[in-house]
Amino acid sequence: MAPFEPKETIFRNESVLQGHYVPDELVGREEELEKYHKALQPVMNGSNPNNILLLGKSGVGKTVATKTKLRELEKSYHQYYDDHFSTLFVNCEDYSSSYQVMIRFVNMLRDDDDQISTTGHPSNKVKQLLRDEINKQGGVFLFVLDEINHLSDDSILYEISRAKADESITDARIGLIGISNALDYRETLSGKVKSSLNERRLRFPAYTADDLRAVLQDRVENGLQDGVIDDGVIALCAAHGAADGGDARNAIDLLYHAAQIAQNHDDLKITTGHVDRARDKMQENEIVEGIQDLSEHERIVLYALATFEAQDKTPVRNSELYERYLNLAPSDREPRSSRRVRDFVSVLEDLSLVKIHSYNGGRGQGRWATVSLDKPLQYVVQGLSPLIEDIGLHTSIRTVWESKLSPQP
DNA sequence: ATTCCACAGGAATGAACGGAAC
DNA sequence: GTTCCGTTCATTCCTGTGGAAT
Repeated sequence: MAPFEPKETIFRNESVLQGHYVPDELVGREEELEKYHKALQPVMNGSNPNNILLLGKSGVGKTVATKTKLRELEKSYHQYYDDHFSTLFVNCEDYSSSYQVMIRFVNMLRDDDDQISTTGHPSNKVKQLLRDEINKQGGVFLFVLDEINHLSDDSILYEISRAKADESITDARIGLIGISNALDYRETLSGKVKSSLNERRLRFPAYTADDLRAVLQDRVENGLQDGVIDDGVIALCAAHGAADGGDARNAIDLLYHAAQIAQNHDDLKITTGHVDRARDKMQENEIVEGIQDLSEHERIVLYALATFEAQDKTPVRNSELYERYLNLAPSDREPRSSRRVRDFVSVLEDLSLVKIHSYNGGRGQGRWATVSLDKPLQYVVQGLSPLIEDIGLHTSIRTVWESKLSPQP
């Protein structure tokens, strides 16, 4: 093997193209940032912060806008005031109930050697602990709940908005910032939260292809060497991003993967061909990794559906799917009820692995749903391969299975 | 306008589990 | 040890529903 030596790289600063990077300036969101700025202004005036709800699909800059704006705010605040200021950022994908989020907040406000456990407490006690920590430190607290639509209950919203009004918080000013991918999030809230929240709403529209071109151009200038990118690459990534719902994260990711592929092949220029390959590879990874996170029975349901797909018998009715699921599930795995399997199918739909269609035959027929695979069969079979090796190969997918083992060039 | 169908999906309930509190 | 607490995953029961047929 050749010795290690420095290699020519097309990257200037690779991290600029990676997912966790927070740019100093958000391109193409001037109007939204202006509104955000105004909504945060009361903090600087010494009054109670507004509650703020940010709405917009994924990858439209809500989280990045929040991080940059709050960074700015904190800096300015300390120029004029010397009391406590903290922003507590929690992603509700990791902490999915109000209870867990509150415990997380308590622990963020406490020292490392004074943490409380994440289970076992009565919820009233957790509320009290949080109030105690807030009162102890005083000053300004901004609670940021990212992906707030993943929260299974909204009691924490009620707690925070009520704490602002009543006497339980004495020496502190608190505000709530919720970030939601679901545009109708407000409608899912309970009545008492809706009326007590009294929030400012900021809508972040999807990026257009033009916006995305500007975003990508900015990242390319900072992240890549001069002249390593072919004509049309940015436009192609922007077009894919716009078609995928105006998601800048996806567009940047696509460009980054294309750059990595070029780099790995010692190509000195990123071409649209690299973008195409990156897109295929990303789709494959997304499916295979998505399947890895499924529970065993969810995977058996998906397997059952894959066999129908291989036989060209999709869309298939839930009842038929359930029967095959029962046949495929090994007897020692205790098959679930049909009601439960309908829930599994709906999980698979949320992950965009399957599509559900509703039909109605009217009098004498009733109504029913059918399911079909929403991703290429070969990738799904690949993702399912550990399960298939475990519970056995269904004859319907033998061809797909064998071509997986000896892939055609 | 009413009837009728199959079943999607909501609601209630319970068991199992990890951890706190006594 | 026992009791309490919140969460997850499961079951059972059953109501609501869209639209063709009447």
